[in-house]
Amino acid sequence: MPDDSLETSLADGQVRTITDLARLAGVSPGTVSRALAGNALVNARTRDRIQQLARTHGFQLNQMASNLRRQKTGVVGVAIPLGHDRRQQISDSFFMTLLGHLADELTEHGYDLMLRRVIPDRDEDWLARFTGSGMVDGLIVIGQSDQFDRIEEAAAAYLPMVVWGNHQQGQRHCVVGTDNRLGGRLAAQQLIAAGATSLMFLGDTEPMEFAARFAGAGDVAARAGVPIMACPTHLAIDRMPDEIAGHLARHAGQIDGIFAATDTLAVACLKALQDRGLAVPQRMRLVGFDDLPLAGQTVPPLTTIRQDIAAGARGLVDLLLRRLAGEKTESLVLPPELVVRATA
Amino acid sequence: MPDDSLETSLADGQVRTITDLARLAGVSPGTVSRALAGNALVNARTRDRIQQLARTHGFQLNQMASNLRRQKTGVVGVAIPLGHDRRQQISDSFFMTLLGHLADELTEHGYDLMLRRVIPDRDEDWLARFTGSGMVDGLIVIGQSDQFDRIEEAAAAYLPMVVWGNHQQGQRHCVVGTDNRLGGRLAAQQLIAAGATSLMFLGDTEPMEFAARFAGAGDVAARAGVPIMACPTHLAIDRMPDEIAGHLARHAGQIDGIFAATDTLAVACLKALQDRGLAVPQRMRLVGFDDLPLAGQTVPPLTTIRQDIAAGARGLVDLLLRRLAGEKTESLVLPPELVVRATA
DNA sequence: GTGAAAGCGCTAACAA
DNA sequence: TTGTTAGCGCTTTCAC
Repeated sequence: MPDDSLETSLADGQVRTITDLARLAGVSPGTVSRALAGNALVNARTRDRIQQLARTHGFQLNQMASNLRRQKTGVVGVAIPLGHDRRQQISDSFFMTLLGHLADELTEHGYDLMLRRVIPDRDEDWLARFTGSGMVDGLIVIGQSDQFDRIEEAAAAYLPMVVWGNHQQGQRHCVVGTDNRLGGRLAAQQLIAAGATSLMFLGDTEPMEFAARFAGAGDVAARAGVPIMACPTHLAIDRMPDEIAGHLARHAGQIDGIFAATDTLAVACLKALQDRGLAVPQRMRLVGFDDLPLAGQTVPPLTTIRQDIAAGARGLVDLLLRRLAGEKTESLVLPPELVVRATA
Repeated sequence: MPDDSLETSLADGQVRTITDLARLAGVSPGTVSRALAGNALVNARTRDRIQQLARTHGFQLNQMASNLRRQKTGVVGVAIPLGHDRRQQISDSFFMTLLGHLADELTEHGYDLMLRRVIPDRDEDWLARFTGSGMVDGLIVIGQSDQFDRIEEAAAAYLPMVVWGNHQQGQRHCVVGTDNRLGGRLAAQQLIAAGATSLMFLGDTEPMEFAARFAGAGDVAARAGVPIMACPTHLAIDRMPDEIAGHLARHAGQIDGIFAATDTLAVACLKALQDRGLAVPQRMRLVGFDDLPLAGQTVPPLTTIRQDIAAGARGLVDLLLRRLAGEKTESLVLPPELVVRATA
């Protein structure tokens, strides 16, 4: 009874390999492989029988082996470079929304997502290590941090990579991001329209995104003859309140409008202003950036510049897929949108 | 000139495989493999020479092949089940902090992180598909959602899995999480100590974590002879404000203390209270849960129950590693901590 | 201390 | 329509 002996020999171990399944079905491993892949070449009845068998035995294809053979993984890497002193340049809420949309989009296209936080200072080779690992088919980098040059360099040799960040004139790597400079202009315009005559930019101007926001605000301020000063502030939640309080203590008398580089900063600033008894927007106008869910929840609700995160995620995935198909895609710059609430 | 011809033949293609490198070094692939692995058996000089060669040629080991051969992936899966109608039971900020700590801990132990959001209603088999994919060595599930039974079932056959969530008497799967019931007790105690005489629990009581928080508050309220009513509220940011406003409109006259199931709810509630002109904490006491960074930023700052997220992440990874080593670990229940600020 | 050889589990050309 | 066969790139016995 060969059948019986087969059953017996498999009884202990699960049906683990395609070869086990082939023995059980009385066909060759090749046929099983084709059947499971839904290959049209295989007889419909055989196919159904094999698929049924696979289901009842809880058989799962070994992806590692499949990947190795097909030279693709079905996995997209998502790297988050944490720039010097690891201060986060992207708020949790912003990032989670982006990550959620990315996960959904990628899943929809049959890709899994491998997440890696990298500390460039500690690991010079983070990009090559990721792209060359053979573990991912392509790479999405979230935020340029202080790694612009390294990303530029990698982009020369590695096509399937798309970056969330700011677009520079003539850059090589494919980037998706909001037009930060335009966003800065919108913010300054709104502050001035609301009656501000002297502005503060709240935020570090070193990260490229923030630099562009500051520059945009500067464009408008200069044209309107309104002064604007930059007050560098860390994004780490524990240092933020003190630094903001310091800035306000030093300059509150001289300024009547604040452009915060992110909503997170704006919210902290709002609290600091209330602590000082400065009425918003009567004595001080305030505009944020991002339009996080939080922005509608403050008292008074925050006027801000909206980034379309869902569109950003769609763009990142779409461009990456096209690059995976060999296309050399252009960057995508998304328009920001002014959302007027009650702080300016 | 054999050397020359070698160089030439490799000039076009990169040094891609261990075999390329072996040819270049004039040794066998086996030796290269050992050298790169830092195997002590190989001659120190040969080892250094090969490692140097690998570096200068930017050689990266193909992980897929290595994984297949060694029958392990060096990847841990992180699954986020999105329960019915996908409402999120874990706030972005909480989740991001957890994910960040997880990523750090796992990286530290040489593991990568594969993230998957799953919608159980659409994919009954999400757990088996992940554990059986051969892509991950182990699995961390974030939140039990409404999948308690399925997780229980999977845990019977799959050892290397740890879950973030609530601990039930006699459950089989290994869970890490805060003692929610105790947290609920602390919250109610604080509300009552601050003068509350009639309580509202703001939040859905169906998720197990929340049910336990409500039960804990109920324990204390009953002993103190204080009534408490549950007011189910969605966590989706767009529905939250209206639902809370509705609850307040219906019951604001009867209650003078609110225990919000999460800080996110508490913050929205704070705003709703201010909109209604109810002074906090004079007319209404409020306690949240989580101690998100946000909690210190509100006006007035929020009294809340702290969950130690970093300890949670450490626990999850530590238990998972021990399970990967074959140990059948117990669950880990973390103590919550009352953080008194200004709302109660 | 190193080389040769046998696979890990799967897929895809090539035969039949 | 199916079976046979030759690897994907690596690791690890087993010889020497």
